[in-house]
Amino acid sequence: MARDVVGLDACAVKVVDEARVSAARDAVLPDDELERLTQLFRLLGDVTRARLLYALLEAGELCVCDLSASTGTPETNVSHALRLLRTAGIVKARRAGRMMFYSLDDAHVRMLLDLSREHLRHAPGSDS
Amino acid sequence: MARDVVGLDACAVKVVDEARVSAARDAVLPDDELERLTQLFRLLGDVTRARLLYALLEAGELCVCDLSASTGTPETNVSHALRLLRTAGIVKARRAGRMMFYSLDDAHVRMLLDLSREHLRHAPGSDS
DNA sequence: TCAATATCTGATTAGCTATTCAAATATCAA
DNA sequence: TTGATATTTGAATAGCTAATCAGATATTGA
Repeated sequence: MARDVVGLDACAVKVVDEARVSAARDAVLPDDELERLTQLFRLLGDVTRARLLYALLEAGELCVCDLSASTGTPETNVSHALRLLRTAGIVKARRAGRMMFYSLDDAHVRMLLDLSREHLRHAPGSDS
Repeated sequence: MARDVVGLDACAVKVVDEARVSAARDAVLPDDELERLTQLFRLLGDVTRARLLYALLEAGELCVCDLSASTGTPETNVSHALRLLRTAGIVKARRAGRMMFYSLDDAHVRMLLDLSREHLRHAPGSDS
């Protein structure tokens, strides 16, 4: 949280490559956009939620009970997870009787899930 | 962590749509792949690290000092963050004298960063 | 060798968050 | 209405992790 662009206790040289630094500074997104973006990644960065999302990606629409069965996650956890995903606009809910059917609600997220799976297939399995 | 595919305390009906459930079950990635995938998202889900990555995406290569200046992050934090990103294979380091130059090391991550920025531009700003 | 600089490391702390359990709500069927 | 079922909610706990600070390492030049 303590960000000082001037770098109070920074290194003595201050800046090595002035051109690159200013270019990079422009590329960094404004704080509110960064916050929203990283929040999306944080939501995708949980195993339980990721399981739910991939299940929905394949099945299209599932109720809480079936999501629980598909992913092996207790229904309470499913409900908690879905609330976060819905608040963020990642999934949407449809009521049918006493059941709630959930489905993906964001084309970009769908692309992210696909692209990420590709990343898995091609990337090396271990660290560098 | 407590995953029971059989759903010990699940709902009585067990499964509403058997076909969809089995389809969804197949779509869920194996645990080790899910772990790697969500770890990647978790790394992208931090504001400090995201700032560094977008700076590198634009500048191509920057030393710790310039990364600190570009993003307004204390150099210690930059170093800590880069270690995580390097261990995960997201950035790579090159030594030049007493400096270390960092750059992106994964084409998929570069795509993720781009695609995510797109998501920001088009997605609604608030929750649903 | 020494001093100066750039980066890294380790330990501590504080804040966040996933999980769990108990209980509440909502809907349907009789 | 009553009982049963599907989902949700709230509170409490435990585990993770980013930020901080002090100090260590590595490299250069004198």
